[in-house]
Amino acid sequence: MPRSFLVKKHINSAKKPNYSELESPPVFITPHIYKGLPLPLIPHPEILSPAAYSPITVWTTSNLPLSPLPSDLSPVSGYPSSLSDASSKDHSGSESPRTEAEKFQCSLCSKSYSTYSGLLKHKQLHCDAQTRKSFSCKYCEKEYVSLGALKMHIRTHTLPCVCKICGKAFSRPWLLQGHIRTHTGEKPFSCPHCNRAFADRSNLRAHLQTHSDVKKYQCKNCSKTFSRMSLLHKHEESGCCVAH
DNA sequence: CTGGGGAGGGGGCCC
DNA sequence: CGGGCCCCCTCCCCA
Repeated sequence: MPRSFLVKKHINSAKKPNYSELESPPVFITPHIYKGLPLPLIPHPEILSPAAYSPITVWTTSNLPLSPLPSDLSPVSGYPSSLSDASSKDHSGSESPRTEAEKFQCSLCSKSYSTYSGLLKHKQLHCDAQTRKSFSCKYCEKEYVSLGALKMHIRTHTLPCVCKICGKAFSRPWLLQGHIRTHTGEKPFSCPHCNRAFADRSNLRAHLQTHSDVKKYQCKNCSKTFSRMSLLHKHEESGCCVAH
């Protein structure tokens, strides 16, 4: 399931919410180490042009055979928080069968949830909403089935979180915090295999793939594995698959 | 050209 | 309902 499944396109009867209530005031994260540093002139997020928005690209690689991570990649003691149980985390995008506690099933799409609140949220966000509501973004053509999803999306246009060092703006506070690490040099995520450290958990995860002989992304023709989907895509574009 | 690191984006889940 | 955190993903750059 695509990650952007909440996005509805080509729907004409879009409901326009009150945007003045949706946009958040700017957020500044100011570590104490910034005190005394000159602050750049920060453009008001509201003047950002919608043209600056880059729409998502649709990945067309189909049927990626994702093999599970080798067991030797399991984190060791001292590893950053929940990276260890990432594979077991229940994501709505996962289609893996569940063997227990799926007592609440959506009557529209048959998706099952272990809790009633989970089912309720699913119906509010997806199934029921798809038949009733559509919230469209005033900055771009995207439409969402819930107001919350639209609010989150609008932040990608208004960029209310501004770095006080360089003035760069972000849609969410944690994105700004990750950016601030590029200024401070903080790298809280360490590789248990080579002691290399990273400022971003995702980058550590990608790095962990480099320690594995059998990597996560595999070419379905030559069985060669790659640490990243982008590398697999490059490999496929280079002609491996068309040669078969 | 390939592989890997850095940086960032977006949607989902949990509390 | 919103914030925080999560994961997955992409793009760019460099060795």
